Amino acid sequence: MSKADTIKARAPRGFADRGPADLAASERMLAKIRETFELYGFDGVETSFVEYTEALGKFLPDQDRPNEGVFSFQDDDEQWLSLRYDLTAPLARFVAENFDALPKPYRSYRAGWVFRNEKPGPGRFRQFMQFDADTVGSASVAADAEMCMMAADTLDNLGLAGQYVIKINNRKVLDGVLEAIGIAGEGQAGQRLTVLRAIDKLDRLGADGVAQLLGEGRKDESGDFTKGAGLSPAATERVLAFTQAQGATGAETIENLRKVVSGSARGEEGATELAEIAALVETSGYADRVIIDPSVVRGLEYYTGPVYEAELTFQVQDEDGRPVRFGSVGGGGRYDGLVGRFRPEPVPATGFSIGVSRLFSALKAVKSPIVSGSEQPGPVVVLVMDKDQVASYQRMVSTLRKAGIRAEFYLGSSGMKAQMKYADKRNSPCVIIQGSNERERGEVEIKDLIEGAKAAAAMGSNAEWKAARPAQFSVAEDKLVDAVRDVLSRHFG
RNA sequence: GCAGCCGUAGCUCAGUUGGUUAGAGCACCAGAUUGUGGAUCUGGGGGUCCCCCGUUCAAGCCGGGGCGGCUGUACCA
Repeated sequence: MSKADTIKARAPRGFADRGPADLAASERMLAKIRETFELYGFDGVETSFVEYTEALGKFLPDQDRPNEGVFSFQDDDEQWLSLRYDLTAPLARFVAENFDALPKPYRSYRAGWVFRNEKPGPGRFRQFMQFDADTVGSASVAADAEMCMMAADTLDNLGLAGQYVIKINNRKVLDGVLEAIGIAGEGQAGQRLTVLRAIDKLDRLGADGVAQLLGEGRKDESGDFTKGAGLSPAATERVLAFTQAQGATGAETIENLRKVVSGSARGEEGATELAEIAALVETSGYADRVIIDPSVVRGLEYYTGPVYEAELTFQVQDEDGRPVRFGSVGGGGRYDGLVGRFRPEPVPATGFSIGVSRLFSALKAVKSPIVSGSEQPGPVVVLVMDKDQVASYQRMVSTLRKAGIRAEFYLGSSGMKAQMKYADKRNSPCVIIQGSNERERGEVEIKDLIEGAKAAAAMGSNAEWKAARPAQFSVAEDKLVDAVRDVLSRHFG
């Protein structure tokens, strides 16, 4: 094929490949999370990647693309299907479908890939993994409090103790504020959403930026203008007061919130729920890590009560020295309406999702031992010295494999030097060499590549390096397994 | 989507007022060493200078359009 006809090999933007080191590291991390979730009594359950589009949201497909932000396609019966964009909506479908058979409350967890057709960026992918736990069928705030405590325990178990905070708020309190400024009406849903999104940007834009978005609008640094919610200065002031209601203690925060929502029954209900959660958190000894923060709103519209967010508090810098913001590595909340869409009766539910990919990046950035532990050693490589002896090399490899040792013989077509380079690149602990000399003596040469590399540092010329044959020794062929085990135990215990 | 910046080898980049055959470092392959991974030296492969149109005797360089990337912003149910 001529060069002009070849296809450019590239992963679609926002999608990433993962190598052996990352795979092993994320396995370790997932195991820690799973351990914690199971300790809390959650059972694993997995749902499919693809759902009927209507099951994922309240939308119905209308055009070629039913919904921006979701990867969708049409089945041969013309029904619209979508790749799941989170694990919560599919779980709601699963619970509704198997409702009669499941114990209530139903407590389950799952890890899996989710897909969003959005603009990717650093730490933002179009395919990423979430680890999710939900309690379906309990309206008790104890279920919400438990989610927050489990989030804290999970991060502790990942070695992040003292480096995060779990923030809680309540949508009902926010509803109370919106009522108070007079935009709770039917026709004002759009405006409410704009207010919600503006508050969500508090950590990034600061109070001034949010005030602009609540009012007329805001111009960003590239000169682009974003239209605001159009609130009056007094209303803007009241919303900001709500986001800044956090006091020195939880009790103080709740007092402040009660003032902001006074007169709204729903707002006061929300404040009471927060007080109950705070009490549970306090008695369980999590009050230092799980705190009430009125600035947390979360973007998803389906939340109906308590919402929570896990945020890392440390800062790291990228290779250019710029600070990296990880922001939220997990979040969740109460979604009492989601399962009910499939059933005649309402079903209360609450859940928490960890953004696995983002948390993984964060753990790597702080060089956590869970993700930066040494890469798995490569296989023992049996060199092919004589092509007509492949059967005997195959036999050695089988012997090693039967002893539980990762091994392979060289399947390429290059000479010995290239085979050594191959073994080096494979991260092999040692190579097995048997040419005619060794074969006549019934022996094999074993070269310890790790030890050899150390010895190399001390040598100057290549002639010296070759003559010394560092870390290389000969054993009888039937002692192959024992000798390789010696080398392995020397380096990996 | 909107705005700003950018696009030369696998990677990071240089390339003069527009001027002959477009370069470097790293990486890769080979040889020095016909049986030894490092280091050193020597050589080699690799380019639609993002694409198209235009200006010009002449375009990697200038102009227009398109595509792609990065950053900000919006969206993220």
